[in-house]
Amino acid sequence: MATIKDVANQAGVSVATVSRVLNGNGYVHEDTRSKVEQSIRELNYTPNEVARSLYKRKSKLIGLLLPDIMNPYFPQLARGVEDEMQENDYRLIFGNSDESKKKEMEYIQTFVQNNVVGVISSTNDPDADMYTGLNIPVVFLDRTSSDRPSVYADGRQGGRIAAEEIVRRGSKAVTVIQGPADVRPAQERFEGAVEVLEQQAAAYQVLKTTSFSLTDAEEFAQKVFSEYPDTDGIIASNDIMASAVVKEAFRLGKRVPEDVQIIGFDDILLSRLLAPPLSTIHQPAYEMGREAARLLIGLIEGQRIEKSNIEFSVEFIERQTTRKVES
Amino acid sequence: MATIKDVANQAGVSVATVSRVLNGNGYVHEDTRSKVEQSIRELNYTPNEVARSLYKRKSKLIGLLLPDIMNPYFPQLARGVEDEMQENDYRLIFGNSDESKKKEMEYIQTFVQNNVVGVISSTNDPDADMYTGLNIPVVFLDRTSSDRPSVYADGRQGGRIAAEEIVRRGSKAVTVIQGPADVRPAQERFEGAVEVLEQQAAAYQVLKTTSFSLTDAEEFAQKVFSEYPDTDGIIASNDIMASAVVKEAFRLGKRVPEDVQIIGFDDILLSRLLAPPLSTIHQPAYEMGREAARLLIGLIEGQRIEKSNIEFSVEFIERQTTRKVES
DNA sequence: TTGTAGGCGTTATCAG
DNA sequence: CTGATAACGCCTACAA
Repeated sequence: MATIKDVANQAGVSVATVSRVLNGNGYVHEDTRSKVEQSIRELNYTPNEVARSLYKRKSKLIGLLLPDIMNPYFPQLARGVEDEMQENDYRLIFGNSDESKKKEMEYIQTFVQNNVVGVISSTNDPDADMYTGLNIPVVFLDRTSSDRPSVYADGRQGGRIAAEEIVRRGSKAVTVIQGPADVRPAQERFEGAVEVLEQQAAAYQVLKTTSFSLTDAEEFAQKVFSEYPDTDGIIASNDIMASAVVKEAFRLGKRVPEDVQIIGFDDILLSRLLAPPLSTIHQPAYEMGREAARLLIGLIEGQRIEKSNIEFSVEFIERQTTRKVES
Repeated sequence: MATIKDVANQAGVSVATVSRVLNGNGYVHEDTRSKVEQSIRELNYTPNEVARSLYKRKSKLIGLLLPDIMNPYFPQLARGVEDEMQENDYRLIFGNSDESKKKEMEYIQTFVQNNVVGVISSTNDPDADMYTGLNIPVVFLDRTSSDRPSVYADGRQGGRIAAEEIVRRGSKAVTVIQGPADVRPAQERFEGAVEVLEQQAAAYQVLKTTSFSLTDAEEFAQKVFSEYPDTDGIIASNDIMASAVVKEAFRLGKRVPEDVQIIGFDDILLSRLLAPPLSTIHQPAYEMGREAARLLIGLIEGQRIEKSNIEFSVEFIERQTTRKVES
């Protein structure tokens, strides 16, 4: 790799001059500039970001920490973040935390070791020392934080809507699947749903689950019907769970939505490819990722941020795992 | 952030000594060592990787370039890579190329600018200058390259198997969906399928598609049946396409697999959650990602590599979009 | 308008 | 066993 020195030699000037044309600051004679630019081209020179980063004490890198990229919801967030970042010349160091504090800490550490200028994280504990102690901007994505910048969907409202819709469409024995206890958005959805069910004095039961993994989803789906054989409406903790439930319902010969209605959460891309397509609560994941990136960039570049808690609203997507009803 | 100098001051030694205890090389008295270690703890010091990287001219970073993390196949690759890398203390700079040469080049450039020690890339053109000119190891993932390190599944064989299975199970008017022309693995599958269909003198037609995006998939799915209304067996270019076809078949009142059989490709996680679950050609994506990472690490750390083209075999997963048949 | 030199945080070399 | 110090590639005073 050619260095700035090589370019300087080639062009017969000092490194300072090359640096000036590189960064477009300071005065440099037009002739000198073109000479330098030519040498840059000839040598195929690109500045070493590491040296830059060392000198300036900051890089063009952003740390992105997501629970698990294999969960279909997160790629959309990730892609939103990536697109916005790449358009603004930032790059991503990416890690999966598996909702584990240990992995999270390790990644945060390597982020700072690599001089990242900002972090986007889906954590369950925004108030942990590792974040409060950071002296670079952090945006929490898909996680709520009242006092720190965050971008999230209104999960509680989503839970409420799901409950309202399923009751309105005639389910009399609702099962609410409660996602992993330590995953905050899952709990919010759950609470929202229960809130409405209580209000309406509807009959409901709860099934606790401990993971979002696909294999577990199938097990939990079986449990739904074995423990509550007469349930006729299921509010799932996400679309994976919902899909597993749909599948299990079919396996048991139940008709969807005639015998049992099912509502998911997230609206992952494949939900509408299911047969029947899944009714679900839509989160604008890609756009949330982009927004988190925008917010972070604003923070990094020192714009005055008027609003740093951005809540996206969610929306019921009526497809075919819920019954039709007059509006 | 504390620097090595701060630690040295605290401990009353020189930076050289601190560096020695940090890296565990050179002699250092036991008492000195513990003094230093204590200062490290007290100051909560971690070495600046950027400075390290500058001096050593190499980092602990790997560049990972995938076409599109929103396509459900790639997160599995990505996660495999990430897990293996993180266990070996490497971190990932991640980018989406969208199969675009331009984005690809931009990323490769920032990879080298950031002193990455290796690259894993899903490219359609392993022989492009940007790769041949790199002086760091590159592993091509999900893409074939005869003369350069690569990890991929036997797509041609997959295509063959799909064709054999669908014919064997009684389809008489097969439609082969041909994926985007510039995506190599898609073409290999296609060629494999056609090869067998020709051999067996089976009746078949081809539907060309131009993208793997979800919305397009639905359009193409409609086209399948509008252009070939009497088709009774469809070999899809991947599971997304296959799901869209299943859905469209249902919409048209066709029974699957009685009226029309469908075989996908990839075996993404959700394939088995579909109703009916999708028969498909399984690629061990997660394991492929891990293997690519292992291979790359080997290359980086200068092991003598005996075999640098790793082909994974694929396998037919019989689920319920194909008919049962005596074996 | 251009060049010199010091410093960013580490590591490695070479004296002591 | 330990300490100066040069060097990694770049940027920015400051001088010229």
